Amino acid sequence: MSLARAASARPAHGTRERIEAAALRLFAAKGVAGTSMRDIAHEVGVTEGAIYRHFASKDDLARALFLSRYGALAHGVEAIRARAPDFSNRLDALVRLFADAFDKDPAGFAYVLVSQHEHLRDLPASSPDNAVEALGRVFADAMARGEIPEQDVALVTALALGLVVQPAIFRIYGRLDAPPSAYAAEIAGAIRRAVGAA
Amino acid sequence: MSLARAASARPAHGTRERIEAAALRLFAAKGVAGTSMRDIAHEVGVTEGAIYRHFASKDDLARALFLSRYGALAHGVEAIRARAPDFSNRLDALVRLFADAFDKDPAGFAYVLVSQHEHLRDLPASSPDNAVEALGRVFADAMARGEIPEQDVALVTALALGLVVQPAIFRIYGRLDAPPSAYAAEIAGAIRRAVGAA
DNA sequence: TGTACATCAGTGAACGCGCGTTCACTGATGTAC
DNA sequence: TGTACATCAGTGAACGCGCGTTCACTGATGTAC
Repeated sequence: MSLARAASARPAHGTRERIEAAALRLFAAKGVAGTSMRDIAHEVGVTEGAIYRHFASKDDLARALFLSRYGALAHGVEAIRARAPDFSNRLDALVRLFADAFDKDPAGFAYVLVSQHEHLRDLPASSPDNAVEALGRVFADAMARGEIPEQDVALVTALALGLVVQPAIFRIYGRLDAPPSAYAAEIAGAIRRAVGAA
Repeated sequence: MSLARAASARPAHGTRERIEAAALRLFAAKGVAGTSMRDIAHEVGVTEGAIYRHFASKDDLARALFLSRYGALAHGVEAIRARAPDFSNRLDALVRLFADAFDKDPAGFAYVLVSQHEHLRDLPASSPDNAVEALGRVFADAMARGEIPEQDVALVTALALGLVVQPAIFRIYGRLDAPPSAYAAEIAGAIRRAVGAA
């Protein structure tokens, strides 16, 4: 389809957005190192130089994509923590948050999963953009209020995250017939039982 | 340390093993695409050409490393399924299997986690080397015998795998103070409750 | 309304570099007689 | 035990290719007067 674009320069509004979408898809499928700027430019239907009008470097592009998606999750977790009154309500909302994020943008979700370790090195634990830390606070709150038994916060965060993330991975690689949102109730129930919620 | 090796050719037994160890470590830390054959050769203290005495290509090296580790896990799962009499015994043994694999070879475990999607494409579900399929059979068995409630096999496999894998990921990235083996009892308990085992 | 100019978002060709891989070679070791 | 030869596991230099990035340029659009 992009071949249909004519040869001469023309504005073509939304190029930045199309670069982001193509890069996200390719990064998620083949990894950042496995994707070239030529791949991205070709997919969008522009030359490589055009990408550098919008992003300073390949690294800048990869980081911007990661932070926008991961940061949105972190803010979502904090918003739920501010809004929902107790652990049970928060948990349902959190599972929905992740499931919706997956439904709306599977490539973005896959990219965050695949590239998290590359980027999280530079993201301090205290950052408002740190979704895992935010999730940990939800469980710390629940213990402080006696809603779940006292236990290692990091471990319980890992267990809950694993229950949300692994079904998404199975879905991405075709092992599940439906997206995580179809299993939201089962997943929330599994977390409740795993962490010992009343 | 590898700089201490002299310049002239000499047998230096165990070169293949040292190539595997260095490649595994680098692949796990930086990804296959992010690691060059020069990186590996330099780490081992040989020239790049020497690697090609043992492996036909970079891809061959990456695949051999993956299959040996992943295949060992698959065989371990099948061995437990053949040996342990019921779900409860199998589950404890499975958690120990994964925890021990992590303890003995964290880089190998991390590499399997990171690169699984690259290689699993070529590995048919029916292969005796497919660990996820083998794990699925354990849960199918448990349902057939009424040891856990009837539910979606793929989903329950994902949930259990998530409970095992996510603590390992947290450990690799410094979020947990101890390796998964220290939490084996907690993890097995969480799986039992999550899947609804008696 | 028309003209002059600045800016923006593209093109397309080129750059140097690091990549995976190859190859002629060498010296140490194992084997046959 | 000694000699001739095959094989094995290295070296080190080189290869062509694809990579990220740069740059002079162009045409369309927005702005000032």
